[in-house]
Amino acid sequence: MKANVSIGTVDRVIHNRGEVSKATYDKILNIIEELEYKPNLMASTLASKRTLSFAVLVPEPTSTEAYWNKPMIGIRKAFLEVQHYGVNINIHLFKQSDSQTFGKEADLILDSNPEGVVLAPFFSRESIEFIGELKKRNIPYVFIDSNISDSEKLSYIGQDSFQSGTLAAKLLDYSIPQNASVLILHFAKERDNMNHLVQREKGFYEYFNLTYGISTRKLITIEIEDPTSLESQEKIRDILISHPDIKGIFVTNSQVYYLGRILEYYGISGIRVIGHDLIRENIDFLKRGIVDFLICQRPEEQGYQAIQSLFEHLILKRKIQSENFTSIDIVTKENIEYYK
Amino acid sequence: MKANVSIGTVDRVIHNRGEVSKATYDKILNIIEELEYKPNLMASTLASKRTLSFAVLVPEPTSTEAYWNKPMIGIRKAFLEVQHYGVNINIHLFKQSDSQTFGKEADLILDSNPEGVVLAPFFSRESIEFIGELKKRNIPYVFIDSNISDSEKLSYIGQDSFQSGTLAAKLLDYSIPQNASVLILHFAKERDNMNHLVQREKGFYEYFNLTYGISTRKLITIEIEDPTSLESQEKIRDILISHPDIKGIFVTNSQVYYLGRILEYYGISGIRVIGHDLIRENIDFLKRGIVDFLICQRPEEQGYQAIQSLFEHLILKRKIQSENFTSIDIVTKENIEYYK
DNA sequence: TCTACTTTCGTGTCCGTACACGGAAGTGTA
DNA sequence: TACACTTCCGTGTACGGACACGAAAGTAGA
Repeated sequence: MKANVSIGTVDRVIHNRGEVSKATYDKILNIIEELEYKPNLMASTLASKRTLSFAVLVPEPTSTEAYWNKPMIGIRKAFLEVQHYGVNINIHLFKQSDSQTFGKEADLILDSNPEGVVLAPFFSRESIEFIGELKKRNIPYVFIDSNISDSEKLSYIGQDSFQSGTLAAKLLDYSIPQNASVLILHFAKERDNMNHLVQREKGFYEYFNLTYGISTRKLITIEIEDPTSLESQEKIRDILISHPDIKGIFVTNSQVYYLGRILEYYGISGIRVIGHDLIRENIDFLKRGIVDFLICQRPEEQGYQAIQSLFEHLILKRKIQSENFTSIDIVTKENIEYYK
Repeated sequence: MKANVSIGTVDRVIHNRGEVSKATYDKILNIIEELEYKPNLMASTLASKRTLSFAVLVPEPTSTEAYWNKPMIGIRKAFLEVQHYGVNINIHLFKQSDSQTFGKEADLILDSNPEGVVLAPFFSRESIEFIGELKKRNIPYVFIDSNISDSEKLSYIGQDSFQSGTLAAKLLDYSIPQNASVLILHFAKERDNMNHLVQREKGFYEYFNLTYGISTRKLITIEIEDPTSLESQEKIRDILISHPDIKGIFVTNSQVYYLGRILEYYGISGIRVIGHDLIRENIDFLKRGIVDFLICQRPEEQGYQAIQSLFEHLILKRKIQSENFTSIDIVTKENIEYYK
């Protein structure tokens, strides 16, 4: 019964991890490995009735069709898989328009003292403060959607915005004649969390610089504060009319549907349009051929992976990749059915 | 202790499922539901030491970089997740060039009498015979990669080839001038399992028919038996030289790298090239800009989902979707890093 | 060396279900 | 009615590890 004794010992030592020196702990782990002893996950979770709780801090979806519903779907799926292991998930939502709500929810999370946190670090200052406290308490956290690079995160799960910009540029470049111009459109309402958009734009320009050297193709950039105003709509129309050489439009954020409405309303056609994100309004214009391409991340997968990362780290004790870029999908009318 | 008694009863009845009428079984399930009794998955798998075995029947990878290594990666990943539940997986490989090896391995699988099967129904006749026997024995089976539509499969996991053809057509159509022609290239070595390729081609033509009506754009189709022969290579070169209006080439199977070699060797450029599948040779030409687009399925994900489907069906008793199309990805130099 | 206190270590119970087992009840036959 | 045989059903043990508990050993101070 030697094995039994060893296991018993190991069990307790690991359990009292904090009271044992690093060296001793490592030695014991070696012994375990030599004995090829692998604890039975089922028995282990059955016996220990400890429950873990994960907290999620993401923006409140602004409607039932809004972007932030999607990560939630993935989070839910992950939850269904890990709940058997005694994992609970608490969702905390903040308003994108109000950084105070972020701070308030962050405090609530700290009060509940979870074993792991998933957050979208939307507001830089508040996020840094929050993860500082998490670090102090040794609570692992995973970034989703956007990143704070020099932090001790467990993992970042999201997109490489720069590359997504480069990709958009290539598609547009391929899709229009050699001598045509390109319009870059910022619908700059979501002022916060702009890092994404800046990176995308950089990537977009970079493509043309690398491909043609500077300024063979004419790129026109405009910024629209409020895409719903008549003024803005007419501004866009006027530019397109006065620049008939514009054959491609790149909308830097997810609101390409505003452009779709304008193009449709004024009956402007023959322009390739590329936008971002599979939200319902965009899908509509994509299917009707007014928008040609949507560059997408995989928000469900991001949500799923975020929870999985915490789970694998805390329960399975696996190594987690600290940067986890999800794929940059090109969605068209032809393949949209297979992107949920 | 009423609950205990009920549970004990239910336990045995479900266990002896075969000996109970459908009506009784359903009634009992209702009772369970009313009592909101959910068996504890952990305790259940711990107590029952029964092990399930799944068999996998797929083509042998022809090299370490070949396509069929990829589903294996997904299968392995799924295995790591489900092995705790007592699931074993046996891999059986057949030669794509020899339908007898398929039959032989199928027989071996039947001998081992597994609880579930994943197969690529590469050879129609042999596959139908095999699944006939599986059906007789009530062993659920999942198709991967290609489908046999009027069979009682648990699920099909793979691509919609027709749509992938349509998508390729769109990309090529967008990428070349209005008056340019398109070359469709069949490297017709893999004679079996051609259904995929036929569907792709159909989809490809369909796009142009729908978009332009018949024959506005000139489409030229040729078939190359042996892409490695000098003769074939010169044939392709001659066509491209004698048809300078060809500005786009569509290769229907995964062997676009043969075309890449020819284009490179003869120094032909200025043509958009689109092919299929993320195999190493193709990736090479994609990165160097000789191939512009690769249309891909997600072979790892297919392997993963195939095992997961069996697992969810047999252990979690979940409903499984009988058709499960994986996404049709467009991969370019710009986003390839994020497709593994 | 003795007492009081701390740390180490082995034992026993429990987690929630599966399944074997054996007694009880039911079925059929002489 | 008695006997043999099948089906039904409740009970007990096992699965493998977690953790509480208490005994044993170790440590320190008087």
